[in-house]
Amino acid sequence: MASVERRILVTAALPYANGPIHIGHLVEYIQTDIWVRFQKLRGRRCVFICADDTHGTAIMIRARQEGRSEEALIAEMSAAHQRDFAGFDIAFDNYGSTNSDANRRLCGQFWTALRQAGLVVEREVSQLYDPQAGTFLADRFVKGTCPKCGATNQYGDSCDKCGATYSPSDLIEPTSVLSGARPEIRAAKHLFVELEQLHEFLETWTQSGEHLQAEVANYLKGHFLNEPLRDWDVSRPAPYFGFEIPDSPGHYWYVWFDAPIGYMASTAEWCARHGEAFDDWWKSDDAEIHHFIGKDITYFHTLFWPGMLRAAGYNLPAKVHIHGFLTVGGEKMSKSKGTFIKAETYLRRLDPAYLRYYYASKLGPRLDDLDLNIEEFVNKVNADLVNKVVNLASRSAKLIQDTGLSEVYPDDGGLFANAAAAGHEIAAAFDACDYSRATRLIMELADKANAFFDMQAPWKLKADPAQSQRLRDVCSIALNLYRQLAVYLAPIVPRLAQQTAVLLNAPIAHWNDAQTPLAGTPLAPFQHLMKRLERKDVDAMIEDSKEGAPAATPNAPPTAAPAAVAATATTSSTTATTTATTTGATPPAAPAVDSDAALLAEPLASQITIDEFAKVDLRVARVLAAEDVPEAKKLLKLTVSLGGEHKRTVFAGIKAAYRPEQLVGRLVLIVANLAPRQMKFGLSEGMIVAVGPGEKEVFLLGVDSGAKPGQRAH
RNA sequence: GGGCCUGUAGCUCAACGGUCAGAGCAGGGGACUCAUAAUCCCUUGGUUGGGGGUUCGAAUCCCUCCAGGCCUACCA
Repeated sequence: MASVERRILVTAALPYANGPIHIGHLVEYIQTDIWVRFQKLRGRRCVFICADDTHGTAIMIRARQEGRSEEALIAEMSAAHQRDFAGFDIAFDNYGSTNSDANRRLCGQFWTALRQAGLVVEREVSQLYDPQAGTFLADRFVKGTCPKCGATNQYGDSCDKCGATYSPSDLIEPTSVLSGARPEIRAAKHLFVELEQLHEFLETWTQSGEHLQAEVANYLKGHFLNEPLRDWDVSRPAPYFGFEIPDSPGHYWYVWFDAPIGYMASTAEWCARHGEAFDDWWKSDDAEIHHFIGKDITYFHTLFWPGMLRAAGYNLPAKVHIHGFLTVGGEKMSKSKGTFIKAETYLRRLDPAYLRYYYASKLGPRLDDLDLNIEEFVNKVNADLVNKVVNLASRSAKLIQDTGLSEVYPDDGGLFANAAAAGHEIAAAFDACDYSRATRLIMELADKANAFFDMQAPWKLKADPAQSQRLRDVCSIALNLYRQLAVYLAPIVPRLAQQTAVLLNAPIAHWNDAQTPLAGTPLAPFQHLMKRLERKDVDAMIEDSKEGAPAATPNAPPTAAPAAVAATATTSSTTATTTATTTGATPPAAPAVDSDAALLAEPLASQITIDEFAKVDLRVARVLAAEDVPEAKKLLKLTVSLGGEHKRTVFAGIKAAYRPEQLVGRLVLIVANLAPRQMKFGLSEGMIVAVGPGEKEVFLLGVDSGAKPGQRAH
């Protein structure tokens, strides 16, 4: 057992700001969150750090295509990511962004250190250039005809058809994916890090057996360390969305240079908020850094990143935990099959506890891919969590609802002590990231508890008043055994632990809460702890995810923004939709015959001049964030952007018609020059324009494709 | 082409070179009826991908073949 002073810093990989969180991402965030919750439950000082990864060509291109700033794009994605993570109970201590001042500053520090260590060299690189878009092109932004087999429409690096590999300049009839222009070859200066100078150090560090899984160490040894390490190209010529390199104007750090430094920048933000010293976490022998990543980004985290940290004099990772990929039904996630399931789509249908438990039950300490098999998912969650665990609480609590637990914990034949002892083995499994083993061990305990309950048949005792104490004893034992399960499962399904604490009137705050039985405590009125997972709900979720099926995603380009609300409306053609979903979604196909009821209900106002109309400044705005105001009956609190850094907080009386998550990302029309109004819940700096009589009948105005935040309505 | 990894019951997975290879789910039979159609007991089911080898002894170590996954093939 480590000393109490030991600090554990945990990171999960930074999700890229170019797409929404999906169930593939969640393998990692759930894995990491479980580990962090476990460490905290054990009483360790543990901080969970993450951030959005925001730089690079892809972001730049997309922002350009969508006609908005990169900052607007990444702000929206960050809000969406954080909302999704929160929905899955992933509890970061800090969630930052690589596009932050702290990160720019730290990148500069690293750069200076690399320069001083003599690791940076300069070289010309010839690359394809799109003269029309004015940017250099990565291989995958060039398409053309394969020089080997003649297949058309192939990417610049390799051919899907014949598997040939080549350089983009070998392509026949190359075209830029961005503009369709024919790329030309241009030379530009690039800056490289000579990783080879750190070869010996990296050999030692990777092969020590302490920091990496064995197969990862083998992979590195066989693939990289057996020959001189290649120089790493860490710069990109303008235009590039990122940080400009201070001593090389016109050149930017490559996204993979600043991304891992983002771990530190996000830590710095957390430290600032909590009065902690940054160096205690990144330059201290008492601190352990644990990175959780997917196997696709092994290289960056096991060679380059340790090299950078070493050069800059920071702590090296104590361990890099690497996991495999997610498959669904044994195959890659597929948009057409509906298995590319976004976090948001999942949360509209299912309890996050199901996925957290299922992933935990399948995750081991190694890099194996993890398969989400739908049938197994339903079976396992129901059999384990509902039938064995939750049902144990349900059947026993209801029998002694009035009396509460026995005053003295009765003789249980050693069951409780046995399960308490098993806590050590279970903890070791969690610590080693062997969650499948942990869940297996926990379920063994659940089986024993259920067998005990059946053997004692307390429902028969209930019929005989003379047996009331015996009844109370048996159920007290069962509930204590159940509580142990809830403690052990707390890192995986934290909400269940909370509900259990309420039921038994005793908090679950520490792993050791499973070591001592409760006695004499009253029971809160029993409430359903977890719903069964229904196959039809899973199927509906998959339907929602099929390509072509609309989905309310903040990811949608502005052209689709007005459809964002409509999307939810039609998520399922077979199920009843919520009220808001009927909102202005479908354009009438048939010639419309409209009643004049609305006009009669609200007659036209008196005539005005065009000058009077011009006083009202209507602007397009994008909803960056939306949250419920719990104390308010009608209000949602929206943060909208007029572009750039121009943000407004607006309270809108649309709670009955829209859920906050439906709004994030879409464009709305606001009265931008309305005098700010102090409301009970804060200052409202504008007004969202909507039609309808009110209550559930509220319809926000959308705009046709091409409109941009900040544009005025004339 | 190179590399890493995997292959155990219908499914998902266990099993420090050592008692008849185990468990959950699914299947079959029975019990119970407190509980979220849940639970409990019994039970069917495996030439451990194929073939060689090392060993007193191999799912486990070595070789080879087959199948699958992933990474990589000079901006890694």
